[in-house]
Amino acid sequence: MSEIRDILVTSALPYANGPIHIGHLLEYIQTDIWARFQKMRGHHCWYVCADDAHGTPIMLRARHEGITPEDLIARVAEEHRADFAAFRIDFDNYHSTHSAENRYYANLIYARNRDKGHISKRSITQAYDPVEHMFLPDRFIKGECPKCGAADQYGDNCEVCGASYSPNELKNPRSAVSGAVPEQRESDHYFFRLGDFEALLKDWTRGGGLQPQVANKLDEWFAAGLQEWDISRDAPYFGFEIPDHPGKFFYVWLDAPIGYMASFRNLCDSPRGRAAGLDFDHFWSKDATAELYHFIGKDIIYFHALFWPAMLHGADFRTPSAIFAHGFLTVDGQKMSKSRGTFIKARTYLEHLNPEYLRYYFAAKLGPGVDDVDLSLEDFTARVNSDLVGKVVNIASRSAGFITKRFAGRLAPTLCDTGLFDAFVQAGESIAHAYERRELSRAVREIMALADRANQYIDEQAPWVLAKQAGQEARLHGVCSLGLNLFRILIGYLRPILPGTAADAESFLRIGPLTWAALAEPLLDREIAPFKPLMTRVEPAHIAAMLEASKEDLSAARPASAIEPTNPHLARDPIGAVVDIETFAKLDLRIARIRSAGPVAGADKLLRLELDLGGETRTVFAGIRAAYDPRDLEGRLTVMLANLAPRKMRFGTSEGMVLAAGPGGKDIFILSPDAGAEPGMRVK
RNA sequence: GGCUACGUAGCUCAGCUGGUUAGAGCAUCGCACUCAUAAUGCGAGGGUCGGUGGUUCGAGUCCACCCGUAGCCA
Repeated sequence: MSEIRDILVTSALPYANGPIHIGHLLEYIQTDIWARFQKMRGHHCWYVCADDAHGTPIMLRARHEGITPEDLIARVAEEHRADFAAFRIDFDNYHSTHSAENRYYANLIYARNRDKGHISKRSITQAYDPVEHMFLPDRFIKGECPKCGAADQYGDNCEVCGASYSPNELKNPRSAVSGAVPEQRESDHYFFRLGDFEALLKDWTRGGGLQPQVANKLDEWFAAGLQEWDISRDAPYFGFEIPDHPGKFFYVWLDAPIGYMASFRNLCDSPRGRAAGLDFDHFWSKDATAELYHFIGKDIIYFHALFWPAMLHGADFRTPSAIFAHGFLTVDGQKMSKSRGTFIKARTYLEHLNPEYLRYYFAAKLGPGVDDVDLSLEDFTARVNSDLVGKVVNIASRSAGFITKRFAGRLAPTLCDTGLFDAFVQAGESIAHAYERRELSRAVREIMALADRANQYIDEQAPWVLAKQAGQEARLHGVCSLGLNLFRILIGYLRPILPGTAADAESFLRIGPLTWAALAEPLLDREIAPFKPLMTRVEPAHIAAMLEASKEDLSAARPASAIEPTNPHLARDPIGAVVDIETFAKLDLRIARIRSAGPVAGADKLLRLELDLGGETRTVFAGIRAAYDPRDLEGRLTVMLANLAPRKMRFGTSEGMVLAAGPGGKDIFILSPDAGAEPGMRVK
């Protein structure tokens, strides 16, 4: 740890046409843990990311919603930022590929490669939608599988029999955009001559920056021969127009990785970047000495390990120090599934569970390889409860009481067992080594072994026995103070994984943000705050509720098909007359917790809800019985109109109204506030 | 279909370049303890290391084939 390193880290850019889900989070959490670790070690580590905002799917989605692509990506960016912040993904900068910086670097990288002869032009034949007047990407052509005949399959592969083929092999092809029969049309395209870089890439592959599994895969691609890469798309397209070829646009995958540079440039030019003296060239110039790492999923290795370094090299920029690929997330051993409720959005997770749990669980299972990671919900519950609540937090919990009650909250002036303390400090080297090599599961195992030793120590010393013996005050003081010191080291080691819990522990111990180096110095002869539970157990009921809510998301979500015409809800029920703010202010909307829900005898559409407003309880009858199982509602937060005149009904008085959307019957959806809202808060 | 990986106790995973009776956590069972968010400590049972064949004095660890899973095929 002698030398301070300059490190730039990225995660793959999430696509700006949908919400973040737990599969995405595997990567952001992995990267965030690694970046936080580097910062804790005192290195200058910068973690940047951006929304990937271009391409046909975004263009079509925006059109479908009746808004501009710019409005769509702005809205999605806000959602993404909120989700990342809630999971404590600590980006130093979060930008967009639809930005001035990205346009600049995309143009520059293209122009330099072109000037060196690495761009070629040729005409290709492609499916064309004569109604929409646009060329169709493979994903937007549907038809019958040429192998098994399954209907409604995409243009690149069949989800029924698994065959892969080219779109023109499809039987009865249709445009997924207009439904028209696609025509074959010619168009000029521009190609990046990847083959020009074979020697460079082979060199780079052998340079040690790749995982062995990834290098093997690359060898396969080298053996097959490097093909030219089509980097242009025809209008209409949402992206950057190629400067010297009007009507042609850069393919989204060309400017996506350039987004890493653009985000970093944006950071350099920000007040924060300038204050830190961030120098773009120090990180990106051909002879840059700073380290550059990209965390990615194994599905996009081709782009990051071949195209990206080649493009950079061709444009006289440096190549990445390493690419870190990870596997995919499965839930209970299977692909995430919408119908099983395991396609869990970040937002849905946050409504039910603490983000620290997921960060810990992923860390406990992530290694340096490209193996898939399984989120076993049963294991998740057991592991978090046992490791974090039962072992780690428990050490503080069982030591702190004595310190507070018997010693006025003051820690002992000396360590009573330096051997154990030193062993904990020394273990840090091995743990740091594991973090550095992204062996997060190993780091977690080693940390938990230390937690076991701390609990063993407390058991051996039996402070509860010492507390009852006269003349053992100093021993008791020493044992419990050591217990808290061991806890402090453990929390320090876990801090990259559990930033929220670590912050709470730091305020409990009344210390500043822990650094790795600070852990070697014990905390002595000073006051700590009274202990409050730092983490509560995972409740299986919350997991069940989360899965249920994920299924609800599905039924609430609009069909994915791009063919669907304009939104039917507005047509059926147009937006009402304008009101002024005073009129709105008369409505007192409050966050409420559904304390209990149950059927109403004699009313087959109603549920009786007991709503907790944080001190006041209201009874409300809501016509949602066909849409909700009462058990799923209990414990949920929702929004109610609190100052609606009470209304006497046959079964009792309804003291307010719960807000919900939808046509009625089974299709009715009550509102849920974001995590953090508490009963009684006013909605305004 | 081709390729790259992966397949170890009920569950989730360790097992470095092949070498003593295959390890951990959780779960299960027994005992102890009661400071702690019913948390902790001690102990026990539980695996022919996906299958078959091979290389070797010796294979979970190497090779071949088969089965299953994931990704890629630009």
